[in-house]
Amino acid sequence: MWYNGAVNARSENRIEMVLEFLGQKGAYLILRQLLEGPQRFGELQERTQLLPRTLSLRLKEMEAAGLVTRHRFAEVPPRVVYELTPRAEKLKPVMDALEEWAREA
Amino acid sequence: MWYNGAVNARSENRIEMVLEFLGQKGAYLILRQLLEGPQRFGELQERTQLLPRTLSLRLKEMEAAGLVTRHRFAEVPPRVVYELTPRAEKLKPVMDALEEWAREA
DNA sequence: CCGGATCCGGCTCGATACTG
DNA sequence: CAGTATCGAGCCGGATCCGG
Repeated sequence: MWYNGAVNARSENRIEMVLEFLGQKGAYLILRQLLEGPQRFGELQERTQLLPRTLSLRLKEMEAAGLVTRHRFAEVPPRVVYELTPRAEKLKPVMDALEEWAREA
Repeated sequence: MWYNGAVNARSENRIEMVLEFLGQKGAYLILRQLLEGPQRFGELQERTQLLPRTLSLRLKEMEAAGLVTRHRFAEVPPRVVYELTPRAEKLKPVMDALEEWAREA
């Protein structure tokens, strides 16, 4: 994603690409949810209240960006678990700081 | 802005609104520029390479959000200087941290 | 010099189906 | 369960022209 391609080719440097991604619908919500631990598609859907389409799009982008890994289990019914990469988890303190800023004053 | 209204009414909480704003074209660039100190419209325009329209929109949004103050001088030719509010300057460490994250690995 | 007004193409999102 | 397909609406940004 912000290694090889771009979210939508508007931004040319990494920070702008990250911000552009996080500015999209649901991106922050999904990130926050997954920071609590690995979760299934359905769990994410009901907790974020996102349409499957939107959730699917964001997850795919995050996977391409190296922020999440997707684990597919060949069961019936099928089970898919999404988990943040170590790189993505390093975002936690930054997000905490940003939230703190947003909260105060 | 993210006190009373919304950027475009898509997000309902503050952090999402901030991220939604920062994800827009030029927002981060303008913020970075103004962190260097107060600047005129024309200066911002040539340094960010944004269309006047886009720059004007972002600045207005930032003003409404309490991130910048606008100083108008009744001269000929007119001079307008934009300056970050203390609240906006508190974003610097957060942005630094985010940039650092984006830079590494 | 500092923008505002307008027009318009494209992308994003929402809603509603529909499958492996 | 975990998505994809399709359609349509609406906003965003680019370009150009105009005004105080």
